Amino acid sequence: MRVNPQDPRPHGRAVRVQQAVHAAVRSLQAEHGRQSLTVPKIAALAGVAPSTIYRRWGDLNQLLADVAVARMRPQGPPDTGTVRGDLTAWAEEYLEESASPTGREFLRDMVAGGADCSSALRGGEYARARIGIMLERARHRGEDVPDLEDVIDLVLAPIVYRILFEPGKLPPDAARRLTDRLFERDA
Amino acid sequence: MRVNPQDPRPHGRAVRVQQAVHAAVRSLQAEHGRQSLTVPKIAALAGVAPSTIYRRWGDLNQLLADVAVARMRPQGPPDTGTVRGDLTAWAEEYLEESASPTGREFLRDMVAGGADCSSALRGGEYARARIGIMLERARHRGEDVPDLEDVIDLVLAPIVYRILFEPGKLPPDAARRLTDRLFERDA
DNA sequence: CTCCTGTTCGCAAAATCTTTGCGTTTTGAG
DNA sequence: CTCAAAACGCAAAGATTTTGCGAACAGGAG
Repeated sequence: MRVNPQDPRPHGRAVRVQQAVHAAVRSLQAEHGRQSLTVPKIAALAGVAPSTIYRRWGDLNQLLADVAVARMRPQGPPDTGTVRGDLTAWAEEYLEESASPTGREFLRDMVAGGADCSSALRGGEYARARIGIMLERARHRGEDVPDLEDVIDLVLAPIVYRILFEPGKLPPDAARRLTDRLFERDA
Repeated sequence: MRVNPQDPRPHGRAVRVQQAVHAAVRSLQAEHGRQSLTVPKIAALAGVAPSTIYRRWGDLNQLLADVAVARMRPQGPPDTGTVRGDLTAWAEEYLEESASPTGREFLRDMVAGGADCSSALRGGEYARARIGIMLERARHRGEDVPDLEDVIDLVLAPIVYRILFEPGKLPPDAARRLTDRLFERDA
């Protein structure tokens, strides 16, 4: 569980601890379920003391929320040439990733983590930023782009709501259907 | 913490325990925050053994989810004479109740409770059923009513999403704006 | 380079919470 | 009424969470 020596980021102890703990969470979560996911086990695998995790993250929920948010960061939004294509591709990808039991757990963790909602807030910010990038790019191309708030209300919100509150009732073409609605309104 | 002797429901011990525990949760949750909300404290106030709570509900999250779902049951949907009026009134009421820190906690609890998502499922079912009642009533009056799925996607989902992921960014007229959009689409 | 200061961490004891076995009480059906 | 199944309380055992304290570390000033 050592950090990569060629990691370009500063080699602070704090960074090493965070990376080790995140990696341990992902490893344990993938191997066994979440039922048997406890702070002491994570600490043991990460090579840190349990008290370190408690002091840094507060409790298991907030740690899981932090991991879930970190997981949604890496990918950049798709670039198909048109807003409609971008948004459709993004919605399909987002739905496919989040509709799985694993993806649903991450959404749940983000919502459940922290009394100050900081994790859910950051998750919302990431999604909003990614949509904003697609819209801004299209705007620079001279396209007529839908409103950011409308994309959130008409596409993102229904996907998230149905994953959280009506799992299993998501038809496979839901992403396309929702995105289509966004554009038929503009016509 | 005694049960009402005129309660029409059967006087099972199971019922008394459930009522006492739910009442204890609500009381402690209102008085102190949720940080200091633990199973032993709830059990002590409810006059039951902690092991009873663990055996019946599993853990604190599932108990809180159960209380949150039970809380959303009582009120019947409004009846203003038109679908549009009903839906607008319901959306405004729902948003007002859920946008408060307390209401947000209940939504969070519902999502966070249980690995089998049963609480979130029941919560979704309740909301769906209440909307269905309003639509059905209007249909019997001969009105042209919107589709149930559209109401969920266009009104309920955005409200819930923004409460969970973007708290504080909810304009006071959000409920009306969302409901209006539902009907301007039909025109 | 050395020192200084605030922060983070590990350790281990203490406190608290969770699980489990077993006997008792309650429930609901026959 | 009688009986089998289920729910509960109690208490011990096990696991997790909290906390005090000393040591190690990062960042900056001398």
